[in-house]
Formats: sequence, C-alpha cells, structure tokens
Amino acid sequence: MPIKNPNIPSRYDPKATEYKWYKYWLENGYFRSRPDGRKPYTIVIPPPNVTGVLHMGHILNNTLQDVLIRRARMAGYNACWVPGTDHASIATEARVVAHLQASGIKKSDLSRDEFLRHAWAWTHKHGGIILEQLKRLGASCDWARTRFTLDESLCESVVKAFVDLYERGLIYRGHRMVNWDPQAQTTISNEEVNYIEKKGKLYYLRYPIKGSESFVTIATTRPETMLGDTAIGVHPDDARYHHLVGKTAIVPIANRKIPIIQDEYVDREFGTGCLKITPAHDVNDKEIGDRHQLEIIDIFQDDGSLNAHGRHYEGMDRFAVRQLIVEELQEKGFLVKEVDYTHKVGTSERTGAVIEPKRSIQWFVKMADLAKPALEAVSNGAVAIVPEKFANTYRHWMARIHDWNISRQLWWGHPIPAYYYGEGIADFVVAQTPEKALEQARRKSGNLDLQAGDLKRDPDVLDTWFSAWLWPISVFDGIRKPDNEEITYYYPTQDLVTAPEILFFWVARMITAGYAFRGRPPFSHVYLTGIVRDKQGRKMSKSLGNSPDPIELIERYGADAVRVGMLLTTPAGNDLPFDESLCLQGRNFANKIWNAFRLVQRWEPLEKRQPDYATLGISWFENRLNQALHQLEKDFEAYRISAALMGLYKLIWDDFCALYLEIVKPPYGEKIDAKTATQTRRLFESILKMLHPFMPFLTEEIWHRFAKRNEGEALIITEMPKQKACDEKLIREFDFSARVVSALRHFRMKKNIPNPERPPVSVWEREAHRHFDPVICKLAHLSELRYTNAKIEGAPALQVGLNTYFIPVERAVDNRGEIAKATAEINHLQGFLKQIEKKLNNESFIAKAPEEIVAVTRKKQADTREKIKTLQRHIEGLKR
RNA sequence: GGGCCCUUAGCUCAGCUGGUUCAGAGCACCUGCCUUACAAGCAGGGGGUCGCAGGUUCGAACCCUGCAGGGCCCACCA
Repeated sequence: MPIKNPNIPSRYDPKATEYKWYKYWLENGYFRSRPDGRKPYTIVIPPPNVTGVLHMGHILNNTLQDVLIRRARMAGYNACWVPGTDHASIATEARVVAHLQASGIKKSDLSRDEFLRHAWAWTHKHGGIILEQLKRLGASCDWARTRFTLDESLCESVVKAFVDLYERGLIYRGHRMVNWDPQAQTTISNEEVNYIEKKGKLYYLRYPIKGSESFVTIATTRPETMLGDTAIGVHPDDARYHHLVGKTAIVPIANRKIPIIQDEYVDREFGTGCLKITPAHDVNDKEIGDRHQLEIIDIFQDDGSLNAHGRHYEGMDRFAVRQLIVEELQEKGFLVKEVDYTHKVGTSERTGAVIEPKRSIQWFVKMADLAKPALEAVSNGAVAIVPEKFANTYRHWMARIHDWNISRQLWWGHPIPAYYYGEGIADFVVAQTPEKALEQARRKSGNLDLQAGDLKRDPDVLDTWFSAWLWPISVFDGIRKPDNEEITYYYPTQDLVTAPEILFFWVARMITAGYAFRGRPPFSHVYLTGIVRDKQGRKMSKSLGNSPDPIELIERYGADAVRVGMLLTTPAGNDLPFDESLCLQGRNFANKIWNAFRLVQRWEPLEKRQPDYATLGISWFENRLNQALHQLEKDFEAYRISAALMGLYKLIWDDFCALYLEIVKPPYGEKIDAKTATQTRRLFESILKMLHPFMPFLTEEIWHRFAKRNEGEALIITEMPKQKACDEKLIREFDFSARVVSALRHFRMKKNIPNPERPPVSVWEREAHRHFDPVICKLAHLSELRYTNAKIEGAPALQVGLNTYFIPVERAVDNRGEIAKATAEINHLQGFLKQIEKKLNNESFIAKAPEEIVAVTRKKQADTREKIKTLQRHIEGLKR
C-alpha cells in the first residue's frame, strides 16, 4: 500500500535525497563487483589527472559511463566500473614547478628526490578531489578498485611491459629529431605539439659567394639559426642557380664556409628558391643533411638560449637573438628585405612554449608491427568506434604511424628501467630490477667485478601514455599476473567512453597494447563524446573562464538535472554547446515526475468497479510502455544515448503524465478504484526503472516512497522491465482518439466552452475508431459519443480523418474559422492528389515501380478523394 | 598540401535499404488559462524550396558530379 502523505512539497528537493541515497548505495555495496557466474559488463574510467578538478567534459563523459553501467547492472550483468587517476607526468610536474616557483624554489635547486617529495605532497593534497566530485554526480564506480598510475602494482606493470617489449626488439634507443620544449626542458611527442598560426616575418638574407663579388639570397623565418647553417640548397632542376652549385658560400657573422648543394626537397617557388640548411634545428634540414653528410652545428642550450656557437650572442634567448641578429645583418648589409609572413609555429600543448626541433638520444617504441592488429581490429569491427566517422580518422592515422618517442626529461613519472655501465652507446641493459640489471650488465660487459654503484640509472621518465595504454589491463593486474582471475573475467571490457581528442594519444595505443600483451583488444566499443563548448561555440577552458563549475550546477539544479541537461542534446561525437538552460530543463523534468508521484501517492483507493476509461487507458499505456521499451533497447544498442533519454522524456511527460494520468485520474471528489491505483503504481515503477540510469537519485527516492521496502532492497539493483509484444494497432487506434481529443479541446477553447460543461457529441462515422470512446469522453469532457448516419443540421462540426464530430452548443457559432481550416485542408489534399495522379498517369511508373508501391499509391488516391469529398460536404454543412 | 565529415524550423539535432501523409523531435516563440499533481505548469498554435546548380531514376532530404560555406584529423615550404 502506498504511504500517504499530504504534505509532500510540490518541488523535488535534490539536496534531501542525493547524499542519503549515495550513502545507502555505498553501504550496501551495490557498486562492488567481484568475479562470479554472471556475464561481466566492464568499463574502465578514462583516468583524470590526479590533481585535476572536475569540468564539464568530465560530467558529460562520466554521466554517459554511469548510464551504461547502471543499465547493465539492472540488465543482470555483473557491472564493474573501475575508477582511478592518472599521474599526468608533464602536466602535474609543470604544476608543481609553478607552485614551487611561487614560493621561490627553483626545480634546478632541488635534487630529484627532493623534487619528488614535493610532487607527492602536492599529489596527496590535491589528489582524489576529482573522484570525490564524481560521487556528487552519482557515479556508481566500484571505489574499492580505485587505481592510480603510480600505484606500486601499476609501476611494476609498466616496467614489465617495457622490459618485455625491449626483449621482443620493439623498444630501441636512437638519435632522432625530437620536439624539444625549452620551458619544460623535455621532449614531447608529436601529438603534444600544437601548430598555432602566428604572424612573423620572412627575412631575405644574402650570403657572400666565396671568390666573387656576388651573393646568394635565401629566405627564412628564423634568421638566428643561420649560426648553425651548414649548407645552402637549390633544386637540381633550377637553372637559375646552376652556376652556384659546387661553390662555397660564407655565413655572415659566423664567417663559416658552407657548400652550395642540390636537393630535390628545395621548393623552387618558395622565397628565392635557395634554402639555408640547418640540420641541427629543422627536421627536413636534418634529412637533407643526412643525405649530403653535412656537419651538424647545434647552437642552442636546453633552455633555448644560445651556446658558444652563438658567439657574442651566447647565453641570450633565441627570440631576443632573432631581433638583434636582424639588426646586425641590416647594419652589415646582409639583410635584403623583410616581409610580413603568417605561418604555423609548433608549440607545446603543456607549456605553450615554441618547440625547438632538436637532435637527441631518446627511447622509442617500434610501432609499425604493433599497430597492425590494432588497425585491423577497427577495420573488421572487433573494435567498433561510435560514431563511425572516427574510424576513418583512426585507420588513416594507424596506417602511417611513426615510432613513438616514450622518453621524457622529467622527474615525475615512471623511471625508464635502463641502466648504463659504460660510456659507449650500447653499454646499457634493460631490466625489471637493479639486481637483475647488475647481473645482466656483468654478463654483457664481461666485467664480473661490476658493482651496483657502477650502474647509472637512466634519468628520464616514460611518457604518461606509456602507463595509460596499459590501463584496461593493469587495473586488473594482467601484466604482472596474466592468468589471474580478475583479468580473465573482466578482460576484454565492453565500452570505453572518452573524448575524440585522445583517440590517438590513448585509444589507439590501448588497442595496440591490448594485442601486444593479451592478444585481444581491450574493449569492443569506443564511444567518443563531443566536446563541451559554450554558447558561442568556444571550447570550455579555465583561461577563458567560460566553464561553469559542475559542482555549483549540481548544488543549484541537482545531480539528476545536470545529468539530463548534459545528455539531452548530445549525440555521440557531436559538440555540445552547453547552456545552463539545459539543466533547467532537467530540473523541470524532475519536478514533473515528482508531481506525478504526488498525485499517485495521495490516492485513497476504494474497492469498486474499474471505470471503462481506466481499463482502456491501462491497456493502451501497457502497450505504449512496451513499445518504448523496445525503442529504448534499440537506442542503447546503437549507442544513441540522448535519443534514449528523449524517448523516455516524451514517454513520461506526454504519454504518462499528460495522457495516461489524466485518463485514469478520478473525477473531482471521487475516489480511485483499487485496481487502477495498483496498476498505475506498477506502471509508474516500470517507468522509474527505465529512467533510473539517467536520473538515479530521483527514481530511487520515489521508488522507496511508494512502499516500505525491505532492508537491502533498492531500485538500483532491480531488474529492468522485460520487453513484451506490443499491439501496434491498438496504439494507432489510440493515436486517432488522441487526435479527436485535441480537435475537441481546440474547439472548446475557441468557443470558450468551460470544462464543467459536458456536451454530448455525435459522430458521423465513416471509419470505425470506437475502441477508446470512453477515453475520448474523459479527456475531452463529453457526456457521451453518439453515432449517426447523417449530418446534424445546425450543429457546429469538426473533422478528424473521415469522421465528422457534431457538437450541440447553444451559443452563437462562428463557422468561418472552421471553414477556412477545412478549405486549406482541401487545397493541400488536392495538391497531394495531383502528385499522386501524375504518378499514376505515368506509364513508366506503372510499369517499373514495384506492385505494392503502385497498389499503395492507388489506395492513397482513393482515400484522398474520399477525404476531399467528406471535407466538401463538411463545408457545405457549415455554410448552412 | 593529403584525408575525413557536415550543411534539414530561430537553436540543437533525428530522418534506416530511394517508395505508406516524409518533411520530424526537443528547446525557443505566439495565444488562452493560477483547472482540485505540477505556472519549474496546462491546453492550443505558427514555423523549413532539406546549402546552391546539374545529373541518375517511374520516383531524390536520401545516390552521383560540380560549386559555396563550416568543422575535424594528418603533414609542417624554410
């Protein structure tokens, strides 16, 4: 029996429920998952930065994951959502450096251990805040499984994976041009370089030709690098410069002699067609240099200032030198001209510093072979990417993947397990532990006296993504213990929900690691969310200050409302222009449901006969519910999450509240019959279950208010309603009746007939739709529906389908509106008829179109003619 | 420079294999209502030449070509 309470407020109060139910769910261990006989449904969270705070992107992302997890839990799966955080090597280190700087401490003044102590202190202070914030959202993670990428077991996993790949010959150390971030003083991967359009200048400089009075003129955006020039290049087919080939040019200021060479790379159209070649500071120049065995002169120090090759500019910053050297060149007559020039400059994603291409020794993963099965997986559907368009991007990228530079010159992160025992390039070993390293080093060097102290650990750490790519495996300890119960049960996981921005950084590499370490992909579906933008379409960011604080939104609107707001208009992969009004819509929806509950809970059922309208209303809504259940299923299968929510929104607001409840609601002053009350509650509970994944708090609250539940019972662990067959014909029949109701309401509104007045209505019936007549009477406030075989003279009439409805009202009637409407309808139908007849008069249509189509078209013709006739008669009737 | 995607109502988007009245939904908007669950609500209503131009077809929002506009990814001509 419902618990009656007349004093329930008319607004849903999220504050009074959210904390209560979250605590209840936690205490009862509903989020907990352990391997058992059920089928697993697993999601690993994209681990947020350990010291990060929740932003709108997280809200979107984690709401989606929670919806999927809660739905799976209610569908009978062993649902497991693994939470955790990422150490975010460079981002966190940058933050710690900035923090120390603020208190006057420079990183360079600290030892590695001292710095790491600060970093850990910072992590302990700020770490995990974001996970607490996720709880406010209702995230049903298995918190006992929380992992951090620097947890001991994950660190060991990273080392093991590194050693394993090294032993398989897939990790090597080599000289490469890398992207050097002079501010963070580390290399970064290509993926972390942002090319930003910048206004600069293109400088035309002339270099004297040795043994002549003439010059060769080149164009460059980076005049300061001339100090590292080791050649001038022209295109082999460029006749303009054939006379220069083989001659020697002199680098101004440095007074160095450099050869003039030919290379296909040089673009004849650009600038003067002559290229200054600086192998130390440009990727392409480096390649030309390799082809021609050019000298490499590195003019920079690690912080971007010039070294001794910079001569009198030594110690000065590269950008300052650019200005000064241009002035010097001008004074000395080497500057021909400078023109404005806009080009794209590589900058560091983390620090924003202009990237310096630099030649150095780094660690790399050989990707070509590793990437093959990962590429194949997306092509053959073993991993489905939603939306599909991103699969193309993925394939394109994976097909021409380059080796992955995994070393970073940072301290915060996983140290590279390499140990050096000599100065030679090959004098190192890679091992799981220092002890093993020593053993190997003795063997490899042949020097059995080698001591632990003789080994030098590689000073670099690994790229953050090198631990992240193992995440779906390492959280279940599948790297260290490949056969443990957890990994074999939970792996591969099902869905991964993340942002498209990290498709290459992370998703592609996880799939790669999945095959490399387990021979299987880590998940079967990747759902890529959109990017949350503000109303003007700008990306939400801290610096723009255009991102609302999610926790504040939850405070103001409630977690359920924020969840609904985020999901209402977010098809996969589409950017979401977020606006607070979306949360408002979510809150209104919560109140709507709350008030429906208030109505139902205050009913005092009476043992009496169930009215016909109620019986019919229930039979309709049961079918409608099954139809919605079917649609819900289809939407989830296709990952149309917002469509799924919108379907429920309409089911609840339009069908359940506006129609169903109005049908079964007892007339004023009457009591409801017990049967209808019970059935309504049952239907309401089904709706609560269907909605629970989207609005967990509200639904749990109402579910508990409906009845006294036993200890340990909760909506969150109930079973989703089972789909049954639905009678589509019955639903169509109802839809017709609903149209009749609308037409009658419209009529009453225009004629100003108040609801308490309950006229009878006569139907001149030309198509039979009598099934829901009691419902029509109830909703349109009619005393009865009568059937006649002819029109009723003098009575105002309206038309629905082929039927005419006559309303006997006494007051003065203005039929002009109705006539105009009917006339417009006739015009429309005549236009439609013309098109149909054009088709039917077209011999090739009759000849070539399939028979059913022709038959249907003929039927349409007949129906339309009939409708026009009826309407014409209708108008005639009105005119009298 | 190479590749991918998009353009449907004021906004955000559905629209399956070309074919049933297919031109839809939510929000916004307009009109009337404080009606006994809910004004954070109820009832009713208006609104689109499906970016443009061709083509294929009996038939095109849907397929093809071109054009215009927008977005994303890769590459990085100094």
